Amino acid sequence: MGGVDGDAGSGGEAYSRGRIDKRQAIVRAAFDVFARDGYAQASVDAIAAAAGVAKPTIYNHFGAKENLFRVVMADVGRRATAATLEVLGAFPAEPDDLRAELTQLGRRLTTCFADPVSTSLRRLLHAEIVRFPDLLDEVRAGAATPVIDALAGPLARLATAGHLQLSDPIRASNQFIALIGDELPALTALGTRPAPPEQIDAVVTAGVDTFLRAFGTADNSPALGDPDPHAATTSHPT
Amino acid sequence: MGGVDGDAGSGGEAYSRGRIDKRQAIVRAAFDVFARDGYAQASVDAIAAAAGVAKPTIYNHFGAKENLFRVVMADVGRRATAATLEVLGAFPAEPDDLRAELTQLGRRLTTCFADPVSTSLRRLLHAEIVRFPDLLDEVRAGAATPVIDALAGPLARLATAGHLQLSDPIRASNQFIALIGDELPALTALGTRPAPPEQIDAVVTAGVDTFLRAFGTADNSPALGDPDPHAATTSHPT
Amino acid sequence: MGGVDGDAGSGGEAYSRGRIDKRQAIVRAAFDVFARDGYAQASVDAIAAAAGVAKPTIYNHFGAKENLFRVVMADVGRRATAATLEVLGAFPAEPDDLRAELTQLGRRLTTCFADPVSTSLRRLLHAEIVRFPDLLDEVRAGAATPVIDALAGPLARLATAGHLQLSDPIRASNQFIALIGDELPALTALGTRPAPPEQIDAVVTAGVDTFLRAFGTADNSPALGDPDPHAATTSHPT
Amino acid sequence: MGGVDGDAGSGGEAYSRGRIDKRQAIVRAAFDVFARDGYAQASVDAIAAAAGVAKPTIYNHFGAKENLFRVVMADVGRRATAATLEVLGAFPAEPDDLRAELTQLGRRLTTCFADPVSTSLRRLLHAEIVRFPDLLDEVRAGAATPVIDALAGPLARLATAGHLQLSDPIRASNQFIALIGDELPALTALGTRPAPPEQIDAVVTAGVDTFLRAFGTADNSPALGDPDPHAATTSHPT
DNA sequence: TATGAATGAGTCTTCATTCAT
DNA sequence: TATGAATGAAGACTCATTCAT
Repeated sequence: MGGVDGDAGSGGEAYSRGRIDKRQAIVRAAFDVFARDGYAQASVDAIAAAAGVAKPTIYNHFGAKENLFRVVMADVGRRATAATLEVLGAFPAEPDDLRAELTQLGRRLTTCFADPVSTSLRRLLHAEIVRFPDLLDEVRAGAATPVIDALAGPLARLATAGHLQLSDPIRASNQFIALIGDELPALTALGTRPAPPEQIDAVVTAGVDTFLRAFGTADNSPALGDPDPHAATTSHPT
Repeated sequence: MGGVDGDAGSGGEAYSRGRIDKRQAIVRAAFDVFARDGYAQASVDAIAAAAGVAKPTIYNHFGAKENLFRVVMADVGRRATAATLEVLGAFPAEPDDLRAELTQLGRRLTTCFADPVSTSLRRLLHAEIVRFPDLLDEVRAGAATPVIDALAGPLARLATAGHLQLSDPIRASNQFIALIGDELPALTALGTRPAPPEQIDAVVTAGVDTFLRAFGTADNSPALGDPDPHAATTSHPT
Repeated sequence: MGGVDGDAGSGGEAYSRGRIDKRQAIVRAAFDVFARDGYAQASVDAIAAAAGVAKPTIYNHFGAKENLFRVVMADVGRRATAATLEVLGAFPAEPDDLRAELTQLGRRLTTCFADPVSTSLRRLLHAEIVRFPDLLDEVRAGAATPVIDALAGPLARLATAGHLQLSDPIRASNQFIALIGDELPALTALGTRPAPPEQIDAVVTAGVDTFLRAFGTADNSPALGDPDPHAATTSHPT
Repeated sequence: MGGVDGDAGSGGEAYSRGRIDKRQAIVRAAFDVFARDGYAQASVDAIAAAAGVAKPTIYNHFGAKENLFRVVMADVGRRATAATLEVLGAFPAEPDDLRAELTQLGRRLTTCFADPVSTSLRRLLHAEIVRFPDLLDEVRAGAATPVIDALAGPLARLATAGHLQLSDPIRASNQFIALIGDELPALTALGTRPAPPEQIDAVVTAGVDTFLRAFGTADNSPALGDPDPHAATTSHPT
């Protein structure tokens, strides 16, 4: 829903309008069904029905269920990454209030991570990594790594500007993501339940606080004790 | 329910013995097959073959595939948690060198998290959470929450003793786990590939360092810049 | 229908009565369906229905349609050969009236060759030789060659006894078969229509006459011109 | 009906030319595919691909697969018959050396019968006779019967001229064909393997010898025992 | 309890055929 | 006429589950 798809680029030659529409419809429907039922349990029949096409049309376009799955995953991976990168792109170069900006960034990122598309993608990836070992690279090439890198840039800039004290921006980027996002799976039941926003907020706030305690400078300080005691009990990854 | 624990050793050779050992053999074999093929694709035939029993025997014991799956997941969850709690139990009450002890703890925990049993469990959980929503609670009741709690205890004690400066031990516990473990899925291809130990070590060391920068006191300080520059490239969760 | 099957031998170990019965039923039914529809068009569903079993039972027994086909063909080949060999075995060692005996042999052989089982087998063999190149050897090992050999023996004996004048019994055996049987496919529409017995008789009589004109001795002579002029128009191989 | 003949050359490269050549291309390609895969297994897709046309083009021309098959079979039947009749037409009216001429005729006929086009035609006929009972008449009308007749003419003339001693030329014609050709299927694996020319030669020589022993006169006699002992083992029809 | 055998339901895939251009 | 695209029907094969022993 991030409005990412304009670039197309996946197609090949000059399809007729109708054809490309059906292809799109199939891919969208397939993702829904895969997300709901899992790869193995998702029947091509169900996908065809959901897409409003006849079953052979799917085979005309994708050849086999496996292939369709790969296309769907790559497509969704691209969309999820694009949404996340958009969020990161909005991070200001010269933040007035670093704590506030980082907190807002964290909120937005967790929203991305908790998005149904993202969580379904993650679930399918976990579920099918054994059957499709190469899928991870395909999807991640356009998913996780770029995100880390895209955050490392601003962090490095902030360090150079004296607003942060860190020597390895990539590592810090990973740690920021970890601090604000690691509890998400537990909070959202692996993405199947919407988490109470206050709980997510609490995690993000606490994560940013810890991050700044570790890497902040005099600029961004208060940090008087822990910023707040809204407990929002949590648990570990699953 | 037959009391599966302690010995760990996920192996899969010497099944069969007295009488209820047959039930054991089925559960062990079933986990292997589920881990390899996923729930839907795992055929009861394959499980029976792997367990060295006839198919109806499985139905005599468990009634239905779904049931068997629940038993298996609960069993494995229990085993995984037990191993992790054992590691946490070994954390000394009065550590001489806090940084060193936390680092060792981190190493041991990542070893637990990267264990084939743990990662398979996590994959299956992600894969089947939609079909078995209650599974999460069942497994987590005996998995994640206790782990976080078991780590919060010592942290609180350390805070009381003045070795750490933190107000919410549960949160800190979660953050410690996040800092040392969040990159694991990326490093191990969701648990399908063994990660180079140096890379894991680097992540753990950096995680502990950040943790101490945020929560440490004069006791445990060096923190001279970043502890080390062994890059160990990383990426984000998936 | 020649009553050949007692020897079994195809089975393997100790099947229960019911199992072997079902297996037999499947093989019989499969042959009927294959003969009617051809290999490709014969649906396993149809075979299952004809055999009165469920489809998976067929797969339990034979694993795959292809396998079932091979078993069926081997089975039918065996039966057809056995029937033919029985006919040949009945040929008297010391025939009183050689012409009469050869004619009777010819009639019986043509009956064998025109038998529905034989003709269906032949049709299926022709139809599927490209897809199953090895089938020919399997079936023929127990079909054509032994028949030629079984006829060559008596012919050689007759030659030794001075009743025939020939030097290559195998060749003569082939030629006898050719003379009495080569027109059968044309007369029976490749085995799909019963040929008028008089026509077959005429072919056999003429074939035996030619055979004796070529290889006979004074013993068996009349051969006054052609034995009869009942034209029975014929045609060549198809 | 487009007038297919003479040039033979079943090849399949240089299709395409003016306009109706597309129809030709389809027919040629269809035969190749039918011959390879059988009627049922030959997909219209494969035929279209082999012919270099789009699938609907086939339907524009022939309406249905069944129809295409009939056209192809009639076409091939015509070509095969034409080739055989050409051989028979070359038989001299007044042979100098009857044995030699018959032998040469036999060789040429067996070459015709063993031709890939002929054997494929025969296989398809056997395979589909049940589904297309009328096909036999269609194809044979222009195939077998004329051949027998075309041979019966010269034989009758030879009898009249005193070079042969026979009263039923049609029957003799059939028997000649049987004697030289009946072993072909066995020797060529139903036309799927090229038979060693020596073996075919041996069969033809022996067949002609037997034919002349039965119907020859003093003219063509030697027939000293069997003409040669090059064993060339053989077997019976399939 | 343990098993060999059997089955109804469902899955992926292919095919002959048609429509709109 | 020629074709890209779409489809209803059907086929091989698998699976979770149940009898009868």
